[in-house]
Amino acid sequence: MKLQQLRYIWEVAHHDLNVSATAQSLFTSQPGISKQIRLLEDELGVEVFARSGKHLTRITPAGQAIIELAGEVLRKVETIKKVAQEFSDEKRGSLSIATTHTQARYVLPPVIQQFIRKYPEVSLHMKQGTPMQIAQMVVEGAADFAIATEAIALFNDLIMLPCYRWNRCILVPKGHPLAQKELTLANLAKYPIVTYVAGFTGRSKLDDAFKSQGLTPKVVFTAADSDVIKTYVRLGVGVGIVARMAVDEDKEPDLVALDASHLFESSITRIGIRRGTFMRGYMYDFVQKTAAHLTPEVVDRALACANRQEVEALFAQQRLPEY
Amino acid sequence: MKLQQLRYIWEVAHHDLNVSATAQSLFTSQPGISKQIRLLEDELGVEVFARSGKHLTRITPAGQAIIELAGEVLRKVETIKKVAQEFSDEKRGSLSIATTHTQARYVLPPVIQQFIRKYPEVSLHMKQGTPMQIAQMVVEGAADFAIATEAIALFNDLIMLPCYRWNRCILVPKGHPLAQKELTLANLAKYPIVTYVAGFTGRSKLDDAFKSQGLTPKVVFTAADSDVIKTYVRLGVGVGIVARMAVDEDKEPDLVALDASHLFESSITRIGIRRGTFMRGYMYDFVQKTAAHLTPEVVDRALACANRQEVEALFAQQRLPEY
DNA sequence: TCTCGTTACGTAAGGCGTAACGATT
DNA sequence: AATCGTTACGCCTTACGTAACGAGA
Repeated sequence: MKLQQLRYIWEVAHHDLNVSATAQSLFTSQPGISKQIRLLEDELGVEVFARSGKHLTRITPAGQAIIELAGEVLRKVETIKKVAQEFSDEKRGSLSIATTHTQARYVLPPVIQQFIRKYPEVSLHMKQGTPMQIAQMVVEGAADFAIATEAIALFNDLIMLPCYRWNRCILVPKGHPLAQKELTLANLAKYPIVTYVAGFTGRSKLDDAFKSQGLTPKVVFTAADSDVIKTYVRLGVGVGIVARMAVDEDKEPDLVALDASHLFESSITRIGIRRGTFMRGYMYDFVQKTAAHLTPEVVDRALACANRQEVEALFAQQRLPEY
Repeated sequence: MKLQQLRYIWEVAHHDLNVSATAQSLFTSQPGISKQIRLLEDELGVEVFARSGKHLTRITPAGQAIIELAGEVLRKVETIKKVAQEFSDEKRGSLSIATTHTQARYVLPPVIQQFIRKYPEVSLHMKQGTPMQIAQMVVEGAADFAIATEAIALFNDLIMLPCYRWNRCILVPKGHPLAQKELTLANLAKYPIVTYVAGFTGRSKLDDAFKSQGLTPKVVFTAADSDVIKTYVRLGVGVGIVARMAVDEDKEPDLVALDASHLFESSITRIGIRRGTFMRGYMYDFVQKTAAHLTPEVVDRALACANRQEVEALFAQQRLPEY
């Protein structure tokens, strides 16, 4: 059994069982992969993939289990490399952060600026996606950190560290009648709403708030990022509801931001780390720069937790910074 | 990075850093191992072993971490093989049981007899050692099961499943004065004692019992196995204290066994399984044959436990068979 | 002097790429 | 007809064994 063989079956399984495509993405030849898979199957005495004629159609039950284990092996091998690098040169390496637009655009810039100044030799990768996608990336080892507000509780292998609380604000064009009235959910529900799509940036809390008062807001437009929402607010499509940290009134003189922290429950943004990840020195540093209370000791303790409840308990007393 | 390279560093670390000896035990050449280790170190950019001149003197801190991870990788690779075999042929495979003399000689024979009848294609290996050694074997993946009474709580990665309770009996030559008197610890302490060495077969409970009454028995001879103890009792060296299941009065007409369950707290014999072990069908079967209450479901639940406390809780209500 | 790891070198295995083939959709 | 996996073949890397070397104990 060779590590590459494990890599190949894992990659093929994650490329829709298309060996050609897998070969391309790995910069190697298709027959090479085919052959190695065959050899592995021979050695193990089990088919990993079911074939109909010359197409891989699905993963066998045995293959399912084997591919999962292969993934674990490969991740451990990556850990070995990371450990070695940590000992050989603690200032070099790479860090891959998967996050959503709101974090990437409004929260992380100062953190990242500090980080690259302190660790110029660490190559930093930023991957964007839906909260669901970025969580998946971290689970699969394609990214080190997931930073997001939603889709948190779905993966058992993700340890979620709370970073900060944030509230929402209402965004209207200057002179909009809402700016004069008392700001209530009932008033708000009278206007068409522009906000985040479901599954993004605390959208669920927003829905909950209206629902608890028996209101059904007219959501006329949704987007995955705050900038797009602002644009449509400017066009008069509706009233925007966005994260407060996404608004800098100085830079948007044509818009008025109304604090809505009394209308909606605050949300918590978290950093998700895969259980069992080897944390390099600069990784601890990045986490702490993002949320000062997440010291290396705290992170270690959280990563040692067996389940979500333990992690929650760890942070139950924690006061988080609030935006 | 190659799997063999990981295997080599792991094996060398477990052969007192002697590359030549390692090569012999792996049936390969010494320069081959040397070179592969060098290549791995080059690739990782860290020395795994510290050298003084041409001798490997110790493991570097980096090496320590890397070797540990390598062990995990190798065990997972073994699991892949096991999984594959389970799917290809659930009646073939191998099972390695590490246990102490008392279990091997008096308790396991009927279990093993049944087992080999049902699974003639499974090659069965029996390894003997001290409780400490057998636990170590299982932790390192050199054996699948550890079966013993002592040295249980030392390894966090061992899941210990209680099998049965057992009591002790006093063994004296026919006509010995103890057989007439009332059997108390105080009376017992008047005679020289022959029993198990420390760390074996519930010896600790025995010491505790005397100590709690302020008695200090004269232990004149200790052995690791019951047969040796019997021999010395016959020679008149002293009074034997052995596990009751190690005595069959029909077969030892010259000895008298006095029940001592009222003198010493009963001990529990357990099966130890490494956390994360892939359990093959016949492995579940072996466990259940050893202790009927340890069904596959129970074993699975225990293996999923995060720590010793959870396992204990799982069996807190369990009534165990008693010998 | 003996043990043990490193270096040097030759051989043989095996991974990988190109090209041709055959089957499926 | 196009896509995709398999087979065939040749090159070239590389793992491994033997032999010689050199450094510690």
